[in-house]
Amino acid sequence: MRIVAKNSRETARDYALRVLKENILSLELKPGTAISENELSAELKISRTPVREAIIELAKAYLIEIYPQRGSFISLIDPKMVDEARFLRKITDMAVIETACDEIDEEGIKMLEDNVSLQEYYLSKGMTDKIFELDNQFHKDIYVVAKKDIIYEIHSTLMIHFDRVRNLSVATVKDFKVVGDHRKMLEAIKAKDKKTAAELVDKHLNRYQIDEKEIRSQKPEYFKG
Amino acid sequence: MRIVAKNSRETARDYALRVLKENILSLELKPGTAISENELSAELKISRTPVREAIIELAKAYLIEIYPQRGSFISLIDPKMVDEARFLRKITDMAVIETACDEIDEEGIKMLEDNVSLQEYYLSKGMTDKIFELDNQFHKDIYVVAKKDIIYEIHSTLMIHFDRVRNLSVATVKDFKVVGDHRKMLEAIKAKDKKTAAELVDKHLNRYQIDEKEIRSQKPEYFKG
DNA sequence: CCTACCATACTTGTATACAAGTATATCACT
DNA sequence: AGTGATATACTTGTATACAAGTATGGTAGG
Repeated sequence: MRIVAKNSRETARDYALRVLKENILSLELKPGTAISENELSAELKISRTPVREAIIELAKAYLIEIYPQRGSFISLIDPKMVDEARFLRKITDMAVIETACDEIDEEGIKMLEDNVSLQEYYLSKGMTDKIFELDNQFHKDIYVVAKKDIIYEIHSTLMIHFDRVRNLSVATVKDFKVVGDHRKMLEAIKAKDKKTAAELVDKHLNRYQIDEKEIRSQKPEYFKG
Repeated sequence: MRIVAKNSRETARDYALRVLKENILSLELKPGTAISENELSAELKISRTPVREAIIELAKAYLIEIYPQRGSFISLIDPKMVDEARFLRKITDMAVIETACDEIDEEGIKMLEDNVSLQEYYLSKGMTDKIFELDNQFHKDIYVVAKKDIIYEIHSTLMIHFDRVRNLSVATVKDFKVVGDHRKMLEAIKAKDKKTAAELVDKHLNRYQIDEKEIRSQKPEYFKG
């Protein structure tokens, strides 16, 4: 478990939540691992209460399973869960980018343009590690343009199911065709071309098609069922 | 605030959550009302801890706003929030019913058929109050058939935003055309006719089109902005 | 009368104590 | 050796105590 320092502004609960999310997403906390409220509170140097509140929240997103009086465990990778997260992401991203085509304005174009330009810059300089967070921000910005930012927030925790499997995939998409995808999406939005925009999202998400059987054969103990 | 008895099986936290949800949905707890962890724990005859945990969960769904050291309040009706919930429900319901057309089997048909038949029975007998929960169950069953029940769970709390506005609407849909809608949806699913099924969902949800201006003029103090 | 201060009674955030249930290891007995 | 009872050390669920910040109302002073 990777422990980072507590930000002085955030509450103890938010701190515990942040640390847990990061470790689950990065698979530093392996699926199936037992986590104890007491142990974690000692590691984070905060009391059980905020730790417990964070664990409960993650249990609501099915990322942790709580068995009363027995223990809490990082959820095993559940193919059904991953599939539902993927499904939800796809249909929502597609509908939202269509709405963004209707709602886009000068300010929105500038926001998206600045982001994509920066991605292209980093790509040209080979600083590909910078692109990861810009990628996430780009998708979030599209939700903001479409005035659907609450939906983004609500779904973000759930998408960890999808993203941690991507992280587990040996052949992570490293060719950064994604930057080209983002440029095309932006141009489609600017042209208010809903159909093309939605198709681009569909194609984009298909890049992250994962080979469950392959991953499962390598780490069967991470999987449910 | 309407207090019901605690089910002996449920935990104190689930109890608090259930009571709060019901009261928010029914508008027994009016938007803007202050709720105190201490006061509520006294009313429910449980301690602050489970009450607090329930409040935190509802705050994550934007149904309660917590202002540290100042108080917690039932969220005002936020048109943007309602719009996002409505948007999410529409796109998800449409995509899920299409998936249901692919995944439907004998067992699923029986489940849906039993439900709709019962709705039709109650309608013919004028026992319309029974239809409300069958309606909810029907929609949930479609998610189950499509193997998307987690998405239903995740979204259910969020849909309270949408549903409480419906409850506030003076002209609640009482004509129960909805039963006919359900029958048509079932037939479309049985025929694996995705296009028709999705169109029916779209039309169905449009029945609940609410006149925000009308409601706002009657209860302006319930609204945000 | 008006203003500034301050005690007070709230609020939520965090820490800790206790309750109740579970798994395990040990030890006695067959 | 094998089996079963039991003590023990965990677990999460709940209750309570304390910390820190905020709003309010009363009061003293101008």
